[in-house]
This record gives sequence, C-alpha cells and structure tokens, in this order.
Amino acid sequence: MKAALPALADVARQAGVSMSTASRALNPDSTHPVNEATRARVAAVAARLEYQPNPSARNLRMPRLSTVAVLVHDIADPYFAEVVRGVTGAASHAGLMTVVCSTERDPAIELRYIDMLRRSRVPAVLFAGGGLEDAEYQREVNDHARAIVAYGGAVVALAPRAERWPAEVPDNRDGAVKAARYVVGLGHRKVAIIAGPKHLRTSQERMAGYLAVFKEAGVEPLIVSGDFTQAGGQAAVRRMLGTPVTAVLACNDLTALGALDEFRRAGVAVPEEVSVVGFDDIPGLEYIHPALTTVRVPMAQIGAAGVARALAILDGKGTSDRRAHVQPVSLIERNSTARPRARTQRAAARV
Amino acid sequence: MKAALPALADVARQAGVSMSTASRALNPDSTHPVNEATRARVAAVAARLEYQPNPSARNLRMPRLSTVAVLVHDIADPYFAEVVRGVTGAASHAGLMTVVCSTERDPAIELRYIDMLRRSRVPAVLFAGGGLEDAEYQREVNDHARAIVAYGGAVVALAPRAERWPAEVPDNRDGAVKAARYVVGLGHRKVAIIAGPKHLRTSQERMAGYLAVFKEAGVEPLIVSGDFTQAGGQAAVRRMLGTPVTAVLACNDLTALGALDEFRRAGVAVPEEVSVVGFDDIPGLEYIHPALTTVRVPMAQIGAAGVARALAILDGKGTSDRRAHVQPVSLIERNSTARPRARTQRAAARV
DNA sequence: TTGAAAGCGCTAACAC
DNA sequence: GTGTTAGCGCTTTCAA
Repeated sequence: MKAALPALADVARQAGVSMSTASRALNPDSTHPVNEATRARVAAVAARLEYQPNPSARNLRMPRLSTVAVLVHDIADPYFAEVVRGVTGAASHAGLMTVVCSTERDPAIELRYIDMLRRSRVPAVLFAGGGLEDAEYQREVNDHARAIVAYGGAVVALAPRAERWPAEVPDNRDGAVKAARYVVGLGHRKVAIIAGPKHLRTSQERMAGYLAVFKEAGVEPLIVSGDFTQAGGQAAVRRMLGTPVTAVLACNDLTALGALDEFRRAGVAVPEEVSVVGFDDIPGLEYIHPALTTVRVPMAQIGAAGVARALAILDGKGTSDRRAHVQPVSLIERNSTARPRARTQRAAARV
Repeated sequence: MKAALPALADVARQAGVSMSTASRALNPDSTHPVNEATRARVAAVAARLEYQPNPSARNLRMPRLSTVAVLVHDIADPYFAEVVRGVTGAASHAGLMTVVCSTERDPAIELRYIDMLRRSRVPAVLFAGGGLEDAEYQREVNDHARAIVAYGGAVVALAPRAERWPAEVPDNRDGAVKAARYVVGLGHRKVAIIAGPKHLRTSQERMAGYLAVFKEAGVEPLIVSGDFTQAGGQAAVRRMLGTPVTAVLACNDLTALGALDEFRRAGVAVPEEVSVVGFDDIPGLEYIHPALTTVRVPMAQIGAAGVARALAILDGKGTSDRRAHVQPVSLIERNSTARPRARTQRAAARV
C-alpha cells in the first residue's frame, strides 16, 4: 500500500540534473545561482511527483529550530488554554509547530515530558506553570533544563519559579496589591483570602501582595486554603461561613467562581453582603452573575512573549539575560464587588 | 558557547567498542544480543557524556511515529481543550508528543497548518473540529489528507465531516434527540433552538436531531441563529425575547451560558419561566447558577479514541475502515430545566 | 552555472 | 558477541 516516497534523487533524475542542482533549485533559501530554465524544469518535476523534502534528512544536515514545546499543568484549565493560544499563535507566525504537554498537575508526568523533550532535542521549551517548592523536583527539573541548554536549546519560564531561567511572567504581586488596595479602598476591613496551592510560587507571590497591603492597612485577613479549582473555592467558603467577612480575595478565578457558587447556595448575596475578587481574568467572566471583578493577567500575551524570548535566545541575543521580564496586570472592576454596607457584616455572620 | 554534542561515535570510542555495539547496547528495542558487561560499560560512558541520540538521524534510518498532531478551532474553547487533554494523555501514554494547532476558526490558518504537518510528515493528524460545508475548502483539505495518507500517515476526524475519513465522533444527532425528547417530555410546546454555525456539520447534525423530535411531537420550534459562543447565545436570546417560548435548546454549552446570562439580564427566571439545555457538558457547569442541564459528550475520551484509532491505522490494522465510530452521549439533568408552569408562557412573553 | 563527492548521526545487514 | 560497511535523504564544499 505504502508506496516509496519520491526522494530528491528521483526528482533530479527525471529532471535530468544532478542532486545538487535539484537541491539548489528547490530550496528557496539557497543563495547559489541556478539557471531559471533549469529551476522551472526541476520545480515542474517536483510538483508532478508531489515531492516533499524529508525533514529528518534536512534537519540532520542543518539542524535548526522547528518546534517549540510548552508545558502546562492542565490544558483544560482556562488560564493555560489562553497561554497556549498565545504560544501557538506566535509560533505558527514564526513557522514553528507547538508541542503541548499537559502534565495533569503531576510532577512525575511533567518530568517524563521534559525528558522526552530533551531526548527529542526540542529547541525551545516553555514552562507555563509555576514551579514547585520541592528540592528534589527542582533538582531534577534543573538537570533537564541544563541539558536542554547544553544542546543549544532555550528554556523559558512563563510563571515564577525557583529555578533561575529567562522568564516572561505576570506581575502577580502587583496584581494582588491592586486587588487588595481596591478592596480596602472600598472600605472593607473584614476580609478573607482563599490561597492557592501552597507549594506553588504563583500562589505565594499573590499571597504576599495581599498581605503586604493588609498589613499596611492594619487589616487582619482570614486565610483559607484553596487549590486553584472551583471545588476548592467552594470548600473554602464553606469553611468561612459564619465568619464576619465582607470581602473575599481568591488567588485565581476558578477559585472565585467556586466561591461565588457556594455563597449563592448559602444565601449570601454578592456583592451586597460580601464582595468577591478573582485573579487572571479567564474568558467568560462577564457572562456569569455577578460578573466577576478580577485582576487581568495578559495570558495569551505572556505565551507569545515567551516564544519571542526563546527565539531571541536561540538567535544568540540576550543569552545571558536570565532575568524575568514582568508583564503588567490590571484590575478589572465588574459586579462582584461593592462597598460594605453598615449592617452587612452582621448579615454575613448570620449564615 | 554551544559545545559540540557527543555522538554515538564518541561513546563507542571512549567505551572501546564499535559503533554497532554501542548502538545495540544503548538501544532498548534492539533484539541483538550484547554482552552484559559491555552494555554496562557503554551505558556508563553514555551517561558520563550525557549522550542523547539524535532523533533526526535515528528517524532518517528507521522512520516511525513520534508525534501526533491535533487541529482544533480554538484551544481556548473548553470543548477543544478537553479533547486535547484526551489526546495528549493517550499520546504521552504511547510515548508520543502532541502537536496542537489552534486555527482560530480561520480556514486559511487551518490549511496552512495542515500543509506544515504534511511537510513535516507527521504520522498522525487528528481533526478535532467539524468540517466546513465549502467545496473549495473540502477540496484543499482532502488534497492534503490524501498526501498524508500517501506518505503512510493516518488522518482521523473527531467531529463530523464531509470528507470520508476514519472517525471517532460524538453521537450528535442522538444527543439532540435526547435533549429534545426530554424537553417535550417535560411538557414544553413553545420551544426555541439556538443554532450553531450553519456551515459546520456538527451544528447540522444537532439541529437535525432536535427537528426530528419536534416534528414527531408536532411542535413548531423557533429557530434562532448562533455561533457557538456566549456572545452568540446572548444575541439569540435578545432576538427571542417577547416570544412565548418556555424552553431553549442551545447547540452547545457556551451558547447556553450566554443565553442564561441574557435571560437573567432580562429578568426572565430560569428554569421557572424558561428552561435552558446546553450541549457538550464542558467542565464547570455545576458551578454556575442555575447548573446547566446538558448533553454530555465524552470529549477527552473522543480525543483518546482518536489517538488509538490513528495508531491502529499506522499499525496496518483497520486501514480500510473508513467508517465513523460513534461515541455515545447522555443527557445530564441539572437545574436549568423544569416543567412549564401554567402561567409561564405569558410571563416569558411579557418581557 | 553545474556536478561529484563527502558527510550529518544512526541502524542493520552481513561477516567474523 | 562484536566489528565492518553500506546507506537513510539531504546540503554543501570543491572542482570544473
């Protein structure tokens, strides 16, 4: 069934030229001069034979970049889906394919993927997810990263990590500061924070931003744990019900969505009795009720910037620049936040 | 900066063996016997040198599958994100990388991607999105697909298409039938359907299912156009306000979400005044209010099945089986649906 | 402007 | 068990 594919040799033979000429005629970025008539003849034969150069062979001869890989914690998480959209867009623009590795939030799977990428000598590897605060994990990831850099590849982080890599990251801390200031400015004094996974740097940075503002404002926040999922947000709210809280800052939008749902079930009105603020601004937030106030992280743009950064490194530019380029974030005010009402604190407590 | 990478020759030399022996010792799936001591020695040298076989060279010698590509209309659409999750999971399980191509719903971009995949001789290409009803598009896509099959690749559809390819598709029609029967069974007689993009086969199949049931039940549905997005759902509802509709069937969940939002804005209670049913069962539907009743499409499973199908084809099994394997769907009853109330029709009309 | 020939790094006959 | 050798399909000196 599977017929042998035409090789350059076939084209050359049928066009009555040497392989060299055929190669030069067909290869657009060959500077070598070729007679126009010959080129046309070769092209015609190639077209007739449906000749396609074998990328492995070509790559063997002139190794160059062809793919960029992006590692995400979960491709079905809207945050990562957006980042990946940015990556694929920028990559395809540069004529590259994008390999997406969804680790399902399992460090073992992530490590297996990195090993795979390394073996395949993928030239650009982007880590979309935050790194774990685990020594063993960090050591392993770092070993792989070093190997990738050793073969001339570029490793770029799109979220905060302990590893010192070139990075394009959101200004998590500033976003948290903006959210907290906004809530404090609204007049809230009884606030709660739903944290993200503790071992994730992204959570830590956001948490630090919230806490800095609250400390300065003399506000003592209630801190409840979360895990960046809707179910986690629900559970967190369940735990804080009965507490006189008038505002809740969630470390990401999914968590805020879960919180919103649980408040509704508990009969607590948002934003009348309690304000809720998310983080990320994933798509679709304006279609839920109440529309969620949140911190906008330019997810797709971060993905695109990551590709650009990797390409620059591969081009030899900015190889030494291991710093993180911080992408600005902004507060998006919608309908899940309001000033606390005089009697509100009691109302929340009532539940 | 970029040091020359160690090649098999280096390992062989330093281990004091021939390249063949080194190759056999290092290659796990070589059946050729190798002395255990030699193997250990070679392995040790390889480890010390951090030797990594060059995939291009290996691939040149023994072309075999290494990647599966999946084309989606929009990676940020939860439906596709889920399908891709299924694909990456199954692929990584089989030791393959997954290339994700997000076409941004632009046929031109899709075509460019396919061309790219074809040139790279990617062995497995999965089309996650439905095909367009456009002759020119179909011709071009088919040409590419034929070329891919010609070089021994597998092309699999994960959604209905005009092109006759092996496929793993959801039972769209049956899902629509189930949804419509359910709504009719609840007692609704004034129903509306929010269609999907007309040129997409997926929309057509779902629409056909709804219509078949309504025709049988003697119900004359109001049909409003949509585009599979939340904004489209909103616009559709805006157009049907003032109509005595008691139930709305949306061709996908995103549309239903937009509809829900618009009904809320208009002050129409769901499900008291109007019932809403979605399609797909994207993640998170149980966290919105009211939780959306919908048709569950096993998205991730379809992705995984697609990979399995492609692998089977590449193994020479079922090459001739161009039929679509239909994946069953089921109705998930949640809180956006209820029996129509006696006075409800007027209430809806009031708006 | 063209052609001959030398590899890129690896695997698989085919000897030994 | 191990080594020798011939390519896989392509690009690119080096000569002509």
